Amino acid sequence: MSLATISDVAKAAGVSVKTVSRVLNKEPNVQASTRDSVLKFMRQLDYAPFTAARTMRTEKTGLIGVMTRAITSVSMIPDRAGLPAVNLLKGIQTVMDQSEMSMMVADTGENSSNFLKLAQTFREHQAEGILYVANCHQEFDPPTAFLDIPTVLVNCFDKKQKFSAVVPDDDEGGYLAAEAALSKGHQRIGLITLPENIISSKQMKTGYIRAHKERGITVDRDLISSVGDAGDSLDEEQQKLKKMLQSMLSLEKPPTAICCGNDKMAMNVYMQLQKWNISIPEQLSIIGFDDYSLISELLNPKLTTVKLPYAEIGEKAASLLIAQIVVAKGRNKRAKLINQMIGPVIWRNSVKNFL
Amino acid sequence: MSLATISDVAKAAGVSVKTVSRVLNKEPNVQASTRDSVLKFMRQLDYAPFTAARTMRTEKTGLIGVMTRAITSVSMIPDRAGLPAVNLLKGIQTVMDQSEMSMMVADTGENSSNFLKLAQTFREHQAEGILYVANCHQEFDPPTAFLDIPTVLVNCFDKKQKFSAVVPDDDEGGYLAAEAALSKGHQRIGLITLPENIISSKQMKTGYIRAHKERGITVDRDLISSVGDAGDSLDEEQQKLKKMLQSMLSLEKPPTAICCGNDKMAMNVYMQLQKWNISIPEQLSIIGFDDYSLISELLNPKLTTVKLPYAEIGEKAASLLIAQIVVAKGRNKRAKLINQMIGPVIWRNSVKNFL
DNA sequence: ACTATTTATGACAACGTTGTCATTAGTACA
DNA sequence: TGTACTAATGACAACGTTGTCATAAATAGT
Repeated sequence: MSLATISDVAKAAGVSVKTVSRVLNKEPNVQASTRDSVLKFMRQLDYAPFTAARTMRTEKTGLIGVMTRAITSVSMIPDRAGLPAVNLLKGIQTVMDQSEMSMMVADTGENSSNFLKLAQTFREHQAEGILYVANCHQEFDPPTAFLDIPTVLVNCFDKKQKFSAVVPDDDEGGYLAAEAALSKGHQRIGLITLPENIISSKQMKTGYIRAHKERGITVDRDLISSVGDAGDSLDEEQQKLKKMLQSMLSLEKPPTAICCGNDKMAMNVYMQLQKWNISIPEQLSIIGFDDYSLISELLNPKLTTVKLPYAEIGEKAASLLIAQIVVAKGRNKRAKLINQMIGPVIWRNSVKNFL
Repeated sequence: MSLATISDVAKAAGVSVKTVSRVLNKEPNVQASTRDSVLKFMRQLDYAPFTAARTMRTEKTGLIGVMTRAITSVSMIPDRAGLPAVNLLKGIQTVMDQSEMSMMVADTGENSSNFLKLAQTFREHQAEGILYVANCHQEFDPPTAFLDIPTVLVNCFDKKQKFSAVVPDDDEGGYLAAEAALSKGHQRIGLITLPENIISSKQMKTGYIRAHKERGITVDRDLISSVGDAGDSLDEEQQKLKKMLQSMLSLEKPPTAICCGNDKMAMNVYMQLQKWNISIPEQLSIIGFDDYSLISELLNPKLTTVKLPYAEIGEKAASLLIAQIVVAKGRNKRAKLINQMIGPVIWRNSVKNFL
């Protein structure tokens, strides 16, 4: 039982509680001999500071609230980008460790509307900051209550840019994906994105087009497409993908490479091509998006893909939050900005070199 | 700013702080009219209780410490069973929500020895209980410090059974996997487990043998094997698997079905068989282990596999912990026991029916 | 109508820690 | 030797809440 308090230690060491407190907080102006003695008795009594009491005076808890859907969504297969999102948590965890902060993790579950309830919990526990982690790149406008507490958005952004945010740079990602093929001499490159209404799809397309323009290669609209709707089942999705591939490959000038909206889709494409006995990369090159290693490393041939640096995004977001918390003490204001991160391309064996 | 305190509310409502406290804690003996008035002013002042202060009196924090490696290990591909382990967290999350408890999640990272430091953090924050979540079924003996706080082991167990634990029933799992084939008329069934030194491998083998004995079918040792060592790279592992399959399939009486140590291995087997143009399930049936849906649903044909009910295991563990916390208040003792959970078999399309 | 019980409320202390201020002793400078 | 400063320590209040006890008012039982 953790019964020893600061005053137990003080009594044992024959000093005042305040002196023990000073030792605890590494304050100056404590004689070395006193400090040593106090530390000795702390160990002896197996003393542990009592955060709650400390919090009452200092308003500091060392707690960061992390709001996410990544955990719940892990097993939901139709979920578009949910799986790698756990890596965001990994990045966050890393920074928290270094900053001696603890994470309170709350999952919003299926209906993301209970984040209000969660925010309330965080508030009651006096979380010093909040990270809102979306499970796929999207817009998200937090309720104004969030403005009271330093908050950083991860994998999402708010329209009014009242909050700092860290998101993947899907535009640059689309550029890199296209360049991965272009730089190896491909001239006709297909793009199959996730559903069109998803942000990453739009941005990837823009980047893909930009890459073509930069090289003076005309973009053929027949080579750009998207697959799946929110309501589609897995089978429907696969059927649609099949048709799409069929029509793309039966074009007069079929593509020699295809960029996929994510690695999971790339896996589906692999499956389909295997059925048709089309060999990768000899007959068709495939470029993924995510670098979800379970897929990219296990597919045969291994998948060349644009890395979505989730861990790094998480780290960046956590660092920003910590910085904000420090600044908040001084009541300074700070420019909110959206940080974008992407890449690099992870070269494996699914892209043929024509040069 | 969360400035309103209980006494602000009291002042506004013209009652004593204690009365407000009573309303807050839903204590009896408060007049309905008083209660309503107090609640009104609470809302008006946007009052939120201050957990730290409450904790000082009650020693209750509503905090559960969750120690895990699941987050860090998510992206490490050679990690044997790390991926589905996030589902354990999902189950835990569900129960925590219902019990109005909040999770403090701490990742032990690569070197699992810093759980001592984490335990200290939990102690300082007065976590009411600890869940230690291992990322694969294994033995784990927590330091004695854990005995001070209600603790439940998840996906692992301690030798001396001082702690309650919830683990997968890999023995029964091996039984179910074998039965999945046996019940469809298969007579010669291969078993390729994960490395032999892993608990699940030993147990699966036992269950596999038991299933054969129950049906009076002799077990052929040539059909039992394992793949991979701790130090193996992914490529080495795949090479070994290839050789193993080769020798198994070139037996005088080759197997008609193969049970795999997990779904990831099943995926590797699929890849290999595709190269050899051996069709599943017509020429060879495959049974997985885990039901890691990203794999089992996406493979073609979809994988029949023994479900490892991670979410349910997490739920069970969390429920046990909550129960222990309640009991701990009464200082009662409680039998510690190991709970085992498994299954069911998820039937998909990778097993041929000979009947 | 007088006690015994219940109901509704409040006054006050206590939880463990740190911030503020006071005190003492020691040191530097004239 | 006195004055001004610094270093080392302690006494005490305060943080927001709830537990304990006291009190007043209402109700029930004779």
